[in-house]
Amino acid sequence: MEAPKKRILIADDEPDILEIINYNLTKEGYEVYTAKDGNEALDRAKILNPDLIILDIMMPKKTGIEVCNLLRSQSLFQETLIIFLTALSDENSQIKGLETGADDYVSKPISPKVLVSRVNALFRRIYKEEGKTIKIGNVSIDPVKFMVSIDDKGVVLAKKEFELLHLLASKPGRVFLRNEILTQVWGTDVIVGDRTIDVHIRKIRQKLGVDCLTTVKGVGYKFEA
Amino acid sequence: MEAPKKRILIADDEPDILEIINYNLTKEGYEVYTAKDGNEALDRAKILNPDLIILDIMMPKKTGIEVCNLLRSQSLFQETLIIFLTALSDENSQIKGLETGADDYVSKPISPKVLVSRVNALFRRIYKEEGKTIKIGNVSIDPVKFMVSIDDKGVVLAKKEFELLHLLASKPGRVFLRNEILTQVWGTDVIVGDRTIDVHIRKIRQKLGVDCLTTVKGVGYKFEA
DNA sequence: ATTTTGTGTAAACATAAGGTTAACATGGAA
DNA sequence: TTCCATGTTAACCTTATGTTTACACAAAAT
Repeated sequence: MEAPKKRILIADDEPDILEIINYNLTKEGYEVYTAKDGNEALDRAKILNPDLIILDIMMPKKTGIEVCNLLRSQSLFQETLIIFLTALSDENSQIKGLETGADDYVSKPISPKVLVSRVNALFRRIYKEEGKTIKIGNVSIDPVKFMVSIDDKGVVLAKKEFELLHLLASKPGRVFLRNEILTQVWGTDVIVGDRTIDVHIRKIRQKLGVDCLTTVKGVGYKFEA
Repeated sequence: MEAPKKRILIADDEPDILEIINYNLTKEGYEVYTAKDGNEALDRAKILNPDLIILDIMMPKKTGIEVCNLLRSQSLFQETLIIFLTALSDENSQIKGLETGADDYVSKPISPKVLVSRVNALFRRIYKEEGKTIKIGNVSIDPVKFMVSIDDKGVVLAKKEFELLHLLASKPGRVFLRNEILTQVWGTDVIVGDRTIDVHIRKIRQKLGVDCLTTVKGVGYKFEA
């Protein structure tokens, strides 16, 4: 399966910087979006639900720190990676930035290549399991071969079914909200009916024959042994 | 509950640096160990199995890069956090360091405070999921997995029941007024009858089998061990 | 080019879990 | 005792999810 591209939102008021970062990250295979001030960053973040947000600290409307605080106070953005970008290279700003809940802090002048390396390093750490075979109980899921086995007996799943199962199994026990599932598997722009997820869940349950997908009514689904 | 201390191994050939970093990280609550060259770093890593290894790049016996590569080739150290420390501040070294599989790269001269912030940021990211779990006595509440356990035995709660318990347990000992509970769990716009809360409380008490929800007559409810 | 097959989505309906209510019980304080 | 807040129970209603069927569409096979 083609790994879904990671979404990155960059917020900076200098168009030049936006452009050069955008260029370099896009070249690296990321899906890049931009915002030119704090408010726009917040608005776009809510709609895009990016995997990483790069925030300039000195921005009009709202500073990067303010944006970061607002994002971190919402449960949807608890796990979103955040990198601060800034001209302030003094020690205290950096410490303050990291303590606000950012994952990295890069000082200007920015080397695009270094920034890309740091972005890669963050994603490598978080999504380390991707591409690896997931084994839980007697179920094993190989995202490379696009195959699922139960007790070493192969089961064939369709693409969407596989993606859905793979998502749920990537964090066993964790509940995925219907919304999360939609954005992760279907993407942000696609709109599908209410029953679509259920239908796929049903098909997976049917094909696997093992009861490992648990419904948490009113919340979502989770994978359990 | 106290989290077990995180173990950090620092490798550098300059005793001064070892000492100052050791001092600052220990003060922050980490369990710190040191090594004075590449080989010693490898040996101690195998015995200590630290959560984080801070490696100077220019070291006798083996460079930090070599040590990193050797560690990453062993399955035991796939997940270990690694930070490079170096006097080389040029772009290419940094990129190379990050691509070797390190999680961060800090240039000398090192500000101990900044290093501590970065260490904290890494741990915060990796261990955040565990931080969300509330543990009081033998009851643990995991909002991510949407699960409640008593003495490690899972208990299944319905959505409203879970939300109610989670609210009360979020501030153990504190009394929540009925009004507070209504607005927090049901929202401001919903209007429900008098007995609704009681019924849910009852169900929780029944399912948990442990007496941890105390009634404060005329006031509200609280969670107590 | 045409047929076949498999996949993804929508729509309609069924079902059961969850949530609420109402009626009554209990128990302590004035 | 009497009152009032909460406990208890079971019936009831609501709603999220399960299930099935049908259809559109694209890829593969003919």
